[in-house]
Amino acid sequence: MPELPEVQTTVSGLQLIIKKQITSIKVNTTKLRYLIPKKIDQIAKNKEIIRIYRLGKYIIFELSNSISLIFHLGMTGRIRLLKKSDYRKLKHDHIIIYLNYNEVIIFNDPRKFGFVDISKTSEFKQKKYISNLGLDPFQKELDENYLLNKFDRSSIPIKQLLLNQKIVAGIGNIYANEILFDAKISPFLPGSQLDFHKVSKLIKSIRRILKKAISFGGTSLKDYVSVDGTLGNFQTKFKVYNRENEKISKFRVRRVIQYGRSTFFCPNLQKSKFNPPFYT
DNA sequence: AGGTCTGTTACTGA
DNA sequence: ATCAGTAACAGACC
Repeated sequence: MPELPEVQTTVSGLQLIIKKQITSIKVNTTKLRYLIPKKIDQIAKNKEIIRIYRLGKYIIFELSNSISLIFHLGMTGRIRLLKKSDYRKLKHDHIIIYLNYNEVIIFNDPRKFGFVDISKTSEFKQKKYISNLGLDPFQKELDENYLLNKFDRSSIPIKQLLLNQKIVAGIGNIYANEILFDAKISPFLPGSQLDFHKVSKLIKSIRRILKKAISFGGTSLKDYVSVDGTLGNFQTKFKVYNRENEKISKFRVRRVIQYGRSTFFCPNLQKSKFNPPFYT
């Protein structure tokens, strides 16, 4: 479920390999979402990893030769870090990065919706998928005016706007549901209906939920998230996600398909005239 | 056994 | 421009 908290957990775990060197990269699968650049091994070989950081849900490895590697985990991508002697190849291990000090980084992704790309460090921000990214939830530029401006006159439901990476980068389906519940805002409320007060609550909830999820090591529904294989635990803190028909105090959690994705919410605590009707 | 669902993103055609 | 539908893919679930 790599959304921002899982990507952040991964990036934090990878800080151990800063200043280490890539000795080679082995590509087992040539195409994930996109073709893996053929020259990746040749370009990264013998380069030092200077910096590893997150942009939205993207992971950036900045290398010493002014090249950056860009990873996206898609829906099921995972990165592991282990000693070479402990590594046993698993199904869907698509890319193996060998480091000095006998360590390996493994990119595993059953559904192959993730990808790996290469760019000059000075130019990668021009990649379309990066240049389109909206603000990071923790940037202070993300304030009421920024969001009001983006939501202005929009008839699109707020949940859909939260999932739009061009507005805020890093929120996916799980956290969109949890954030809106935390803010007591209906997922069906059109963007244009959010006033300053609601947007202010929304920003606080975005930061509160994401921070809390990061502190729990993210969410592990089916997969490991951290690079050493330990599970995240935020799923135990879900208020609405995956809790259809459960009670929150005396109210029921509902599930509705919205734009093709599951929306979980509590119609009583997230009231709106835009909510769909329920008869049972 | 087969149909349905899933954490993401991007493209299509209306 | 907006948006519903679909595609990429594997596996869990019923």
